[in-house]
This record gives sequence, structure tokens and C-alpha cells, in this order.
Amino acid sequence: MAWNLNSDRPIFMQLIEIIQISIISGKYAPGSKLPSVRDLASEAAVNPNTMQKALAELERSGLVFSQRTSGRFITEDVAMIEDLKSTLAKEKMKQFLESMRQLGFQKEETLALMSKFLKGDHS
Amino acid sequence: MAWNLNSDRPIFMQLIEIIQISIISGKYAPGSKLPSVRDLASEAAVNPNTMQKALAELERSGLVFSQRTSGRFITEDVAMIEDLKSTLAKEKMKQFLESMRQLGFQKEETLALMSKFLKGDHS
DNA sequence: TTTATTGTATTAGTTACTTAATACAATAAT
DNA sequence: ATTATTGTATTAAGTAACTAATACAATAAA
Repeated sequence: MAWNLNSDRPIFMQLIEIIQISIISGKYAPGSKLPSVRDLASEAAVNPNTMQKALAELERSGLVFSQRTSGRFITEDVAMIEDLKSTLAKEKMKQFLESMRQLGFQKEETLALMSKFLKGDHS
Repeated sequence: MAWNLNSDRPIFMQLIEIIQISIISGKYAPGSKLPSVRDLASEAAVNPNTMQKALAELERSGLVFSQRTSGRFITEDVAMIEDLKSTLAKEKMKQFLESMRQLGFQKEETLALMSKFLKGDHS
């Protein structure tokens, strides 16, 4: 896992997103056990309280659940995970298009620019 | 101006971006005078110190400059403004593609998804 | 010349985030 | 039965961002 944290946004929010990505990508499979709060905190080089805060939010959203002493597990609801992937993708696209619009690029213009960019135009 | 501020990121950073956008979009023309720190702060409903902090950073980057008592002005260097537009656009594209890659979408897949999304697929 | 406006600086207080240290109850592992 | 590990909670301290209030020098405007 790449725990690339920066100080631009609250760490716990960044942790939430990184773990979500890890679940979506399958690094953490549905139904599998997560490392303990302490281990995850150690991995990410953050305080256990901060990691706990992130996990609590993931739990609130239903993506993970905890069992008192055996540990914390990823949901087995693969549809929920697929939904999350789809939702996040749409959010990203919407935000991106809005950003580009603010910069003065219409939708089709943005699409063309993207296509050009992908063809290796990093001028 | 839409001073839509949230608590996800430091306010002064959001102010910087909003003002950059306003310059790029032409709302603040090259060479023109900005409202005073106090007026801008009032508009945005933030503390003058916070607005000052944002403006100081814009000044450091050369996008605006201040004249002791007559006020603060947008650079007349239109090339710098165009460069900023181009730079920001590329940054946005890069970040967006990276986000989509993390979600599991390859570049071409993302492009196709975007195209579909633009055609009105908000399912 | 006087006044008002400008950018700028300073000091203090509040809040949210983070870290640190510690503790406890539940239970899996031994 | 004992021990270790789990999630969880609490208290305290430090830091950065933000607000608030105020002040000052420079100068445009009157």
C-alpha cells in the first residue's frame, strides 16, 4: 500500500480514500480481514487514533465491519463495492469537468484535450 | 464571484485557486485593479488576514502585485496567465487520470467513460 | 493640509486535527 | 486458566488555520 499522505487535507480523510481504493482494487478482498488498527497505523505512520477515526467512518458507511476482538473485516457485499467504484468514478469525472469548465474549457474541448494529452502531449 | 468555501481544505488555499480562476477567466483583466483586501475578505466572508495570506501567495508567484496604497493589480503579462491556464489544465488532467487509474480504469477506458458520461449517462 | 483608503503587521484567542500515553473489556490463542 | 490481541475510549499536549481587534506607514483623494 502506498500511504502517500500530505498536509493539504486532513490525514484521516486521506486514509479513508486510500483504504476505499484498496478495497475497490481488490487489495483487500470482500470478506477478508484487515490488519489491526495498530498495524495499519504503524504502516501508514500515523497515530492509531487517526487510523481509528478513518476506520470508524468506513464502518459508518457500511464498507467494513468490526468484530469486538477478532478484528475488522471488509464487507462481503460485492455490489456495494462495485457501487462505490462507480460512484467515485462519476464524482471524479464531474469534478474534473467542472474544474476544466472553470478554466474555460467546454466539455468537448476537454475531451479533445484529454485525447491529445493521452497521445503523449506533455509539452 | 462564487466564493464557495468548504472545510475540506485550508480556506486560504481555496481562495488562491478561486482568484486564479477569476484571473484566467478574465473576470479580473490583466493590469486591472483588484478590490481591496478588506473588500475581498468581506465578499468572501473570511477574515482579512486569511485573504491577505492568499493574496501574498499570489503575489509571490507573480500573478498579482501590490502598490503600497493605490491597491493591488493583476499582472499585465498575458503569457503568464496563459501559462497558468495551461499548467492548471494539465495538472487537473494528470490528477484525474491518476485517480481513475487507482479506481481501476486504464487511460483509454477513462476516455471512453468520459465520452459516455458527456452523452448524458448519469445513471 | 487634512482625511480616507491602502497594504501590512502584531497579538491574542478559538477550533480542528494530530499525536502521545494509557486504559479497559472482550475474546482468540496458548 | 492464563496470556495476548482486538476494538474502543479517555485525557493531555502540540500544531496549524482561522478569526478578531487593532495599529501603522504610505499615499491617493478631498
